[in-house]
Amino acid sequence: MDANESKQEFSWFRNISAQFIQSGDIEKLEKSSVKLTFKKGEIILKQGGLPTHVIYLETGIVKFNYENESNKNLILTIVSAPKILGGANFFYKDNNLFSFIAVEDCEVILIDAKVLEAILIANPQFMMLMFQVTSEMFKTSVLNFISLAHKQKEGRIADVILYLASEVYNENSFVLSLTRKEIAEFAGCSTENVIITLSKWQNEKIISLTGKKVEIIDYDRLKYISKIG
Amino acid sequence: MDANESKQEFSWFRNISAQFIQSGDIEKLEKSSVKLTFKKGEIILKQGGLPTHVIYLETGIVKFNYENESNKNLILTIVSAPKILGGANFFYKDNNLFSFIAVEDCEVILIDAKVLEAILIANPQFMMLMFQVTSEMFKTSVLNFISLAHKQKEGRIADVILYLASEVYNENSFVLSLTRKEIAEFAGCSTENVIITLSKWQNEKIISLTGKKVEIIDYDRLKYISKIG
DNA sequence: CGCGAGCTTGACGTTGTTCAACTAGAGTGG
DNA sequence: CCACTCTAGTTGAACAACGTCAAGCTCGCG
Repeated sequence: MDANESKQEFSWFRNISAQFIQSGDIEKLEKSSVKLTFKKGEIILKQGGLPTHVIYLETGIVKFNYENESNKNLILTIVSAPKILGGANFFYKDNNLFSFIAVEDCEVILIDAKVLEAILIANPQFMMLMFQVTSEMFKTSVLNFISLAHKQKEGRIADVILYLASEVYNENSFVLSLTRKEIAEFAGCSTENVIITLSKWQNEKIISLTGKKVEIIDYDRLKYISKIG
Repeated sequence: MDANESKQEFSWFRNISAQFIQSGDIEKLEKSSVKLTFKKGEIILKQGGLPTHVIYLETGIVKFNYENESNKNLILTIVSAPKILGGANFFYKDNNLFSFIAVEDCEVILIDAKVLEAILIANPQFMMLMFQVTSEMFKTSVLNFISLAHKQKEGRIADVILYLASEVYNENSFVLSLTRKEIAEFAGCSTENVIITLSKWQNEKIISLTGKKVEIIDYDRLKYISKIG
């Protein structure tokens, strides 16, 4: 990548960090970083691997995927660009707890963790900011899990749909890049149950399904289903 | 508290921070802190309140309790002293996501969040350490939730018992300070199911129950139950 | 001594998973 | 251009897991 290109990148990162960090530092980061693209389904960072890099997600959507011994998956959360991912979560300790997998084609910058660490140490205000960004994601995951633990399937699936609309696609009408199986892995139930519930909601005119397109028609009702669990 | 006393306190805190922080800073913390004791069942920090304080748990055991609209509780995790709690999790943003409740009598030091923040900013190495401690707790919670999502009740209850033994009581034989209901809230199942499962394991000589005392007899078998879920 | 909270047990109904069969669409090779 | 296959989606029936309810028990404390 040439100098011009690299200045276009990192734009969100530059914005949030501008007040805390010198542009020289950002250039240091860029020099030790690699830009890669991942296709839908490709693994960006593998569960069990070493957290040598922090990921800056420039475009695309990524799932946090945990796979257990019997090859069952659990999606911890799903995020869309721009965002700083992982590594930051468990800074420089132990192996990765889960994988990052592209749900849609992604452009990603892999930042060397050691370089980032040095810059954070040198810019405590910026470190505090990263701390807060990380905490925010933690909070999202915890809320997800609370939903999973307390509600039954309809409430959980409603939560997933509402989350996707508000946090991932940023619209009440979106083209779903997840399969039914993935929604199930996110909501913690079987694929069949996702299908049945979505069909039921379509009949009840709460949502509309057209191929991969999902539209929330009766937002309040969905909220209500989420609330009563 | 007089000067001598306050030097006895914070000892774990002093140890982990000694290499990163000047003793003057610790004294600053102490000056802006209050030491309190909480009896079993008392709320140390309430869900929905403002995170004005970070908690240093000096002695005792604390549960992270989430209560939903219908008064159902979920225990996110349980920790024993010495430990730095919360606030740190979601540094200075939003209201507390959950309550900290004493499960056994606790001695606690409430540290003013603003003072701590200033000290962290002034000691980036120390901030990094706090970051890691926090991440470690996050990881524990996530593992808990993964267990909850993927396993059925026996595996989950096994996880809870194993967790209590290794992380809270630090022994394979311990006097349980939790009620059956609380174990259920931690394992995400009904009280009755906890009882049935524990009785079953007692019959199978996997654990022994004598009043509030729990002893893990067949550790490997419990591990196995946890593994197969 | 009696009361209440926590504990225990069994019966029952609901929820949700599993399995099996079928459909639709996309990609492949003859 | 047509089978062929593979994957994702869909449906229904059988079954297992789990929560709920109701009743009785035990123990510690007032």
